Amino acid sequence: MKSAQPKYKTVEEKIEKDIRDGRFKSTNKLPTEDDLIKIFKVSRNTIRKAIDVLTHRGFVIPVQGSGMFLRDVSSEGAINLEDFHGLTHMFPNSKIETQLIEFKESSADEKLATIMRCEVGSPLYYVKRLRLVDGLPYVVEISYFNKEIVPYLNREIITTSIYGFITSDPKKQIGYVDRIIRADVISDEDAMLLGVSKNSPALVLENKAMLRDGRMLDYSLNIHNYTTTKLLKLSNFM
Amino acid sequence: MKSAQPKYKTVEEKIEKDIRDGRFKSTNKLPTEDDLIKIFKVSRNTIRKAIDVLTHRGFVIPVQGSGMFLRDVSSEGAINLEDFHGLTHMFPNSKIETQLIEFKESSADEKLATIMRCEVGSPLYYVKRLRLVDGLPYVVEISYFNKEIVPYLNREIITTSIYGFITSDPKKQIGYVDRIIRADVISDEDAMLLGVSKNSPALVLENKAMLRDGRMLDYSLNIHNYTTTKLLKLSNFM
DNA sequence: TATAATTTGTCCGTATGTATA
DNA sequence: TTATACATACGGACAAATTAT
Repeated sequence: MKSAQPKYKTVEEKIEKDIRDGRFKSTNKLPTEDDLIKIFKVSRNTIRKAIDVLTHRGFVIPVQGSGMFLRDVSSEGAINLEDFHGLTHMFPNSKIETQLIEFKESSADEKLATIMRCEVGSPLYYVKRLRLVDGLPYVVEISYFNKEIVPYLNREIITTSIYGFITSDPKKQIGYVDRIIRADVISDEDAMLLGVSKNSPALVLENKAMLRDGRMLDYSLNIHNYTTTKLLKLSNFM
Repeated sequence: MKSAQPKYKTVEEKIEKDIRDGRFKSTNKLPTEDDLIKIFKVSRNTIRKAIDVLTHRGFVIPVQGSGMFLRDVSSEGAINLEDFHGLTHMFPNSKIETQLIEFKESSADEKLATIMRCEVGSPLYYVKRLRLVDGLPYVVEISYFNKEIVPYLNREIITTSIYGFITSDPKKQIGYVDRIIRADVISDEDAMLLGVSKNSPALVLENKAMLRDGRMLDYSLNIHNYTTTKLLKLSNFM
């Protein structure tokens, strides 16, 4: 492929856009594979690869012998876990603000060293931020970055886009992310930051972002207001 | 295919078993695609399809030019959302018990009719159960079944396996499931059932199970003890 | 540092099976 | 029963990233 991105990706994006634009609303189905082959002038495998991705992301449900149906996701504002790539991506039409609560250099204690698979005493950055969507407190983010991987951070970077800064280095592409989802009692400080009452529940995400070479980039905790944040997990059985 | 299941599924299951048995621990990698082609005597596409599934389920991370690495999932007892198919499947080595709390015939009010996409007044079954793992309360399950789809239920079925009973009918296979994940304040009754203190947080799953023909089989709420249940979401970036 | 070998990623074409309408 | 439409499977070719030479 000489083009910037693979063909199936182009097909996927076009079909996604057509779905979002309501272009298949009358039938509630996609065109058939054979039609899509003619429309995009690519092979059946390429169409199927694009559909596979859209299926995993929750847009369509292919039914053998029948067609590829639109999946009506009445998400009610819930965040699709398959499309969880940062606040700006999740709220493209909202104003995202970041308040820096704490920023310091630190080092790994025994617990953090185990989690981050580094030596005890390894230098780390500690960052605590409050992120607001359209002026309302949305999530408290506590992050630990391995200084061997991220040798430099400053306030400017932290309040704009840490990940954008780091991954601008082609050697520091994110390979995969593990997320643990749980409920907890919110701390008094976080309750104040999010504007909820003391001892409220919180929806907590514990994230480990791994680079393509297997090293852990960061470990972070996202503490959400339980009344506003809901997650959506779409599963297919076939 | 004349065999009971497709080839890629057989390949997938064998590789999963080998991973679980620690057979690739020394290298931390799977055999190469070419090796697997020779081992299983199937085409490259079939190997790649099996690997695709294993990748989505979080077992492996394929890296172009390098190999297919085992993903070390330090799950810490968290439940992988990709493998969320009922308690007996999730805890194969534990004793699962079910206490029936309430069982009655009911009908859809306006809210339920909207959720379940049925007429107001449609007949429903209402089931509330407490499920225990190895003798300890694990989850409170509240379910609404559409009586048009599930015309008959009894105490015997409810305390063993509702889904097993329903899906024994080949016309009632589950097509897909939508899950909303959120935190909430636990109700007093559920706190008592789960043995946690009043006003504790709860990790709540709201599920909609759809049949392959698009009808909604059931709507259910799973209320989990927040200290014992954690969910795991594995994402790949490529 | 440059080149070659290795290994996964993309893409094509074809044939046949299986579920649905 | 027939036609339609997605599912499985095979084989081949070349691209791109990584690793070894």
